Amino acid sequence: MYFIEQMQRLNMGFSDYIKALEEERCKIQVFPKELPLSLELVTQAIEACRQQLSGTTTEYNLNGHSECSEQTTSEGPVLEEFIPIKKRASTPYCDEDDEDEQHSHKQKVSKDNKNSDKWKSDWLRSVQLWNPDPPAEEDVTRNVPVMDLKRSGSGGGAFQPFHKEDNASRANESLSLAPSSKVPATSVPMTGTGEENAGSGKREEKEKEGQRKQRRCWSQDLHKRFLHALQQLGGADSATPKQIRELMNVDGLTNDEVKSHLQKYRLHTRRPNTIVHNSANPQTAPFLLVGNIFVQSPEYAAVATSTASREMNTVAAPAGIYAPVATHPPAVSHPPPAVSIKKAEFKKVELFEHSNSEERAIHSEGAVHSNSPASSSSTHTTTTSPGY
DNA sequence: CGATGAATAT
DNA sequence: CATATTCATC
Repeated sequence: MYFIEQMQRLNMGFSDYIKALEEERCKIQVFPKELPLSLELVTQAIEACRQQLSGTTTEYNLNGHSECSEQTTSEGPVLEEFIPIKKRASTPYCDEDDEDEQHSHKQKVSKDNKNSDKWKSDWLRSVQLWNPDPPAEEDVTRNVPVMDLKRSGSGGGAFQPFHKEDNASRANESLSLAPSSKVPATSVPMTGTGEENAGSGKREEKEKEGQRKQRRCWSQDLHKRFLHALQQLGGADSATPKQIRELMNVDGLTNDEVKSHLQKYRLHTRRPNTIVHNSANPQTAPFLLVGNIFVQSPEYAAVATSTASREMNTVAAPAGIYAPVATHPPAVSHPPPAVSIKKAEFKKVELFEHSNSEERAIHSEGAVHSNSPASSSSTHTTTTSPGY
């Protein structure tokens, strides 16, 4: 067997190797969902070694250590306690699901912005990794033979928002995709997670009356597309459901679904601030609107403010939130751009001119500014929120 | 009418 | 909560 070789290569004895394997397994067990096979393999390896050991040599087995090993008997699935068991119990089925999750709590709490992070991840968490994605044709086998029992399924995973990768890929996408206007149809580039692919009509369709529509599941992929569309359309405020849907190019998606999603998006987008505010440090100027796209987050803030901010019509976002993407604004691509942008501008202007009924009354933050005042070359740049 | 956005419903 | 559906407008 392979492990034997490996073991010898490592110059270890069976016991040590087993030990190592068990440690490995402990680690793997933490990510049952993403490393199901690995776990299985390691377990088998351990088993094999044990047999080997008992048969061939004298070494006493000195395992028993690590709490997490144990019960190797053949292929007991083990674990379970590690899994965030969530079952999809109450979760209405979302097409199919499955998906990987990405935890790693990376971006801990980078100093301040604890608050901002909070809500930030709220919305993010809610949608971004909402999850589920149908297994897409491509990915074939996704289910793990042995222990598939638990799968936290879609709704479950409440892990952290992004990751390096996530951020990266997202950024890339937003930057590269937007301008390139993506590909015509059907191509379902998305990594790993696929979402409704054309092909399958499947969704609803028939069923006579009544029947409340099946809940649409906004998987990451779906949401991603949604975001892309928004970008291309120049922001949530200027985008309209229909356009979005068209840009998303997702087969079964309906206008209403998009509309609904958009509504939610806007809600979360528009100052979740207000209340969450509290001790918030006036320091972090949360978001800005560059061109017609929101850029957010402390980290970017710095850059954004220094760069983009001054030249463009950076207007303080109404309390923008979200927009994990930092795209450059008006650079829009070919297809839908022209019009949409204009539209965006208009809308924005509108906002300013009439101090709109809605919003406003919230700015609060702008005030205080206790931090390094003067000097800030860029002066106002961000923060300012004229009208409202 | 269809598209939209806000308000409800589930 | 996150969606779906309804209501009122444009």
